[in-house]
Amino acid sequence: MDPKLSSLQSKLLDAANTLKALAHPIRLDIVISLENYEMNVTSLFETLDVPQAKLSKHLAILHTAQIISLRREGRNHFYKLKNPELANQLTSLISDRL
Amino acid sequence: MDPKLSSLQSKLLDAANTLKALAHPIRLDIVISLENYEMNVTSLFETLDVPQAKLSKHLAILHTAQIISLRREGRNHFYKLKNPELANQLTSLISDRL
DNA sequence: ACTATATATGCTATAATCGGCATATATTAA
DNA sequence: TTAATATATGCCGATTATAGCATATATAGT
Repeated sequence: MDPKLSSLQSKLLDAANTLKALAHPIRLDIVISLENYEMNVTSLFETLDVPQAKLSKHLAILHTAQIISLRREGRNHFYKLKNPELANQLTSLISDRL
Repeated sequence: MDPKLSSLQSKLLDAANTLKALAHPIRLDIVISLENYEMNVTSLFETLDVPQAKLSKHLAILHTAQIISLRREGRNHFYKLKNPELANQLTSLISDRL
């Protein structure tokens, strides 16, 4: 929010922050898991084999970065990709390493 | 190189490292600048308005991550994208923030 | 109200990232 | 060989990221 930042610079910052949110193996695994379905935390927990607190924190990071959205239903929290194309775009971006 | 890592996990790690290398505004600016042409460090320096040492370090990060390649010609170091589609893929990935 | 279940948050220690400044290395020119 | 140019590296301090563990919150069931 520094007014001295040019529009380009602030866009680069935003983009870098988005990428930073994706740049973690667990978070990539989450995004890939959400490619087709929304999932609640317990399902993700069982799928990914990651301690629950850790998973929650990574979900929070993706959510804050607006990469996933949350739908609460009772005590379940269902997450899904905000942009369903993201998983594909990601895959094509890093295809050689995936 | 931990043998206990599954193949998927090591791929996720690689992919995350690639993304991490991209996840910085200066490095994104470099990648975008290299979209069409190779450039030497001085040209980048003038284009990007970033202190030389800082630029060198960011170039080293992109180079280590195998995102850019280096061609030395005398005292000039020319960098270019290893995968010329990268800039486009990046743009489509983060289009809403760019 | 009490318990169990689902999920999130706080604390702390460690590690990774980044910037600035100085300096080193390599190449070319004089 | 000395100087200038192009680029890279080392060190340091400040900030940020991450994991583990414990605990909190919210909801549902009894």
